[in-house]
Amino acid sequence: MRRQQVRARIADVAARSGVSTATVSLVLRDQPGPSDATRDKVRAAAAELGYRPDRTASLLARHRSHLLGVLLDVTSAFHAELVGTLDAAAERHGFDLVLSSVTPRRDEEQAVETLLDFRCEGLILIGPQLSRRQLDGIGQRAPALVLGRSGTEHVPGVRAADDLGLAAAVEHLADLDHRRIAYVDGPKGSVATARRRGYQRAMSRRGLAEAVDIIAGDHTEAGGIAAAREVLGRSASRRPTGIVCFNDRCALGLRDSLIRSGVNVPDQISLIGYDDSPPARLATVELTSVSQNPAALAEATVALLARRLDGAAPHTGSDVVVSPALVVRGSTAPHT
Amino acid sequence: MRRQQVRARIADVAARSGVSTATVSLVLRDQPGPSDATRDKVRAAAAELGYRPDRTASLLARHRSHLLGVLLDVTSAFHAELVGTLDAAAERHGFDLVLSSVTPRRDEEQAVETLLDFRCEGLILIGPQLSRRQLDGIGQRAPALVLGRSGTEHVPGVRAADDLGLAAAVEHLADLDHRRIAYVDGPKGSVATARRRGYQRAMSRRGLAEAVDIIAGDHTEAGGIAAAREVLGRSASRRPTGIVCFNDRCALGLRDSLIRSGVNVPDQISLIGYDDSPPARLATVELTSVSQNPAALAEATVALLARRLDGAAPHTGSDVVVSPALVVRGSTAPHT
DNA sequence: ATGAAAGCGCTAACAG
DNA sequence: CTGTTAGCGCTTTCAT
Repeated sequence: MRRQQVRARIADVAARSGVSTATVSLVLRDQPGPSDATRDKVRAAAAELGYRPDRTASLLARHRSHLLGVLLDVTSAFHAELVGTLDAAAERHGFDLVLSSVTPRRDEEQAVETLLDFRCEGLILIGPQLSRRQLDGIGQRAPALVLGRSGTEHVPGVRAADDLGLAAAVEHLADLDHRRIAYVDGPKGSVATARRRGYQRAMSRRGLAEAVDIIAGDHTEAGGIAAAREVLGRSASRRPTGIVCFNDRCALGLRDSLIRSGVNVPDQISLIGYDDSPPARLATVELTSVSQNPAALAEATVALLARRLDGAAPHTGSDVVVSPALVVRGSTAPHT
Repeated sequence: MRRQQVRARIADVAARSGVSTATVSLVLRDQPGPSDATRDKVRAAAAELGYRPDRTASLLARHRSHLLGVLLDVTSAFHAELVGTLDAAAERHGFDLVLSSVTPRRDEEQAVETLLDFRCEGLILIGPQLSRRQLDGIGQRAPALVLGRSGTEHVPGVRAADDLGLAAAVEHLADLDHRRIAYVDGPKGSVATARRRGYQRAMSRRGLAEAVDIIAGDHTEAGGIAAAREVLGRSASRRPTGIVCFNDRCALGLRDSLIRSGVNVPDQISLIGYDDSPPARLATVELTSVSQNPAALAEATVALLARRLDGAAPHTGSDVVVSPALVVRGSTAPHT
């Protein structure tokens, strides 16, 4: 009935090309040894048989899998974007990726176990919620890296420079002649601290230290809505003309509240978010935002991990920090 | 320096518990044979050694991997949601998931190859762009299923009933006393056709056949913006009081244009999207939408595939169709 | 109920 | 340059 689909094995290729399996193995992995004539024969035979190496067996035999495990939260658009760029970077360095996502039934530690079961040589943990202790535990089992947050003793971190990102946003508004530039703060945490610091420093640098205006917010739309209430409650002379938010979600909540109240963005208030998330790019939204530069983050991550797997000493101490980039869209305009 | 982290092997467990590796293997897989006393000994030893079976070796030895390969586009929020529910369903049926995403450098066919290299027993292809021929090609290599679109000869499809979904949206508006209910159409294709048919039928069923009002649109925000222009250009008596859109993105574009023009949603116009996507759920948006019922889709998919892998004849012919569900939020209100 | 031994398909070390 | 021979860690007959 259903013909058993039998994959060709390396022995079949060997038989067909009249050489040994060892030779076939070498040819197929582009290892030095076999002569060009032999290579041609083997490759032809492999092609005719539609041979594909069994990664399982190969993996068992050598001890390298050339596999990098990626822990992510598949529901995060930012993680999704990173996976795309990680994949490209991994390929460039000769690695493949296995993905394992946190899901409602599978927490981060379980997802990491799955990755380890696949014999990944190294782990890339994207913005995990794991404690520093858990992180270190994982780092002792396999070479690992955290992406998007600070590292620990055994697990180096690769992240964007949040202070520089916020500074770039402030600079942009200042260049557009805004002076009353407010910052809507995020939740407690090191990320928010860095961004706030970036805001304060940039304001000082532009001679706007007096105008520093930090409004309580959050990382969700709700934070933006609350901030809008605060802003709308102020007299015209105290109302900021430019606002930078902790992140895009917050900015989007703020934007929506402003528009509903008849305040035009960007004519009356210029707005900048953070993360350059897909909703920020919507044609109807066009939110100026700061990109964490996923491509650069991914490349730095894979390069670091690859170097370590090739025998380099583990990178320890400080994080690898990548510069963020301002993406200017339609939500910012010159102050008139 | 760095102590080589050696995983315990099955032989270590065997030695420690004083039995053979064969017995350990049986115990650890809960196979009949060993006595309870032996089971206890073995399990204790395994626990003490922190033994974890090497899936690679095990996979090589038996010919079942208990692995289901999932092809997805990690940038799609809908796919992301499905992965979560698929994972739960797979676990319930005793399978694990390997994820492989299309990325800028890896097209769908390559992603499928990766999955096959991992020796997945079955494939779940989420809304692929593959042609029917490609799909059938894959289906002949391994048991496969498409999720979210119609199947082909060798690859059954599991999808939501789009006509019913749109009908539910219309019914909801009709229940709220709306009579001028418009539908903003999507791009060409079977999905749009089904939704449009659902709209027309539901309108007829509610005695609103005369009021059928199909506005050209698209699956992007741009389509919604165009539709808004059309609607705003009409006289008050011809303007719909309720609008259902092909999808959420289209609805969000429409919503944004309406609000900018001072039309209140839902007070003046009620709005319904389709897909129940994350942006629809935003606190500032609260878009009533039709959910494709990811949990039901996932369960149906895994159940079908599991049955087939356990030897059942391949399900052929028609697709498995799951009922969608209306999610009522704040963008719909009674017609006054 | 348990153990010995033969693979699964591939790679690595060593001969030739 | 190429072939032979052992394994990798686990599962599975087949004995006992």
